[in-house]
Amino acid sequence: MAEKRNLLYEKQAEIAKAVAHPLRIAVIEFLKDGERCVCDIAEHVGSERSNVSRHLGLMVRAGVLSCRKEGLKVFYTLRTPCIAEFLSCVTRVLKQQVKENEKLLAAL
Amino acid sequence: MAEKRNLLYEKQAEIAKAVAHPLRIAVIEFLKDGERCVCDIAEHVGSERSNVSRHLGLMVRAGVLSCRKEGLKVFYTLRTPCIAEFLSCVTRVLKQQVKENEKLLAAL
DNA sequence: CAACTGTGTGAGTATATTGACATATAGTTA
DNA sequence: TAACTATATGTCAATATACTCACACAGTTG
Repeated sequence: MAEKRNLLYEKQAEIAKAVAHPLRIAVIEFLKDGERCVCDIAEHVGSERSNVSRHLGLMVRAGVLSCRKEGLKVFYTLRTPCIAEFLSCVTRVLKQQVKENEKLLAAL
Repeated sequence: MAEKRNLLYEKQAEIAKAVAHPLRIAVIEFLKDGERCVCDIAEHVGSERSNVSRHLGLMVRAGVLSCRKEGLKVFYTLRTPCIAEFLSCVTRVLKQQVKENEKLLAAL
């Protein structure tokens, strides 16, 4: 029973980890508008193609992205809209933090 | 402009990272029912108290948890319900993955 | 073949995780 | 009050994982 739960937690952590990196978040934001090739993604986030390709592969393996080959290019896209949703959740947490900091500041 | 965006992505990544660990997910699930002391949390997740304490501290710094001292004990709790939502999103992605795997299996 | 796109590899650096132990603080008891 | 116990956190070293860059390689197109 506990074993099963741990397996679940590991899977969940894997997915969360696939999102937990600035560059990968930038990619996810970029892909909200639709599919993009590695080339465009690399230019947009301002990093080496080989590096970006690794991050993309990681997210595909985690089930966050899917890809489609067409000629020379490989187009990546968000696998489900849920991905964009959990960025919204994270942003909500962040906003709450800022709000509390403002309260603290006002009390000084 | 790009600088500001990167700062945002880093902050978001920090929060996502704070969730992206099996033990920490176990803790978050446990705290859904209400606040708990380190002692109880450590027993529930089956790990050393010092280790659990470190993970808890990390989550507090990331803004995911908050804590309250009472006598000998320190009680931790989810800072906002958004955290639980984030996990729900992750779980939805996981379910989608399983569904697609089933389709694949059926096609064999 | 030459140009282009994407992926794989290896080394170097940085960050995360853990266990064992020490420390700090709060309560309890003699 | 002093000694003792319980709870939580901090520190250190060892290990593992993650990240990036530079370059080599593979596949596709003209």
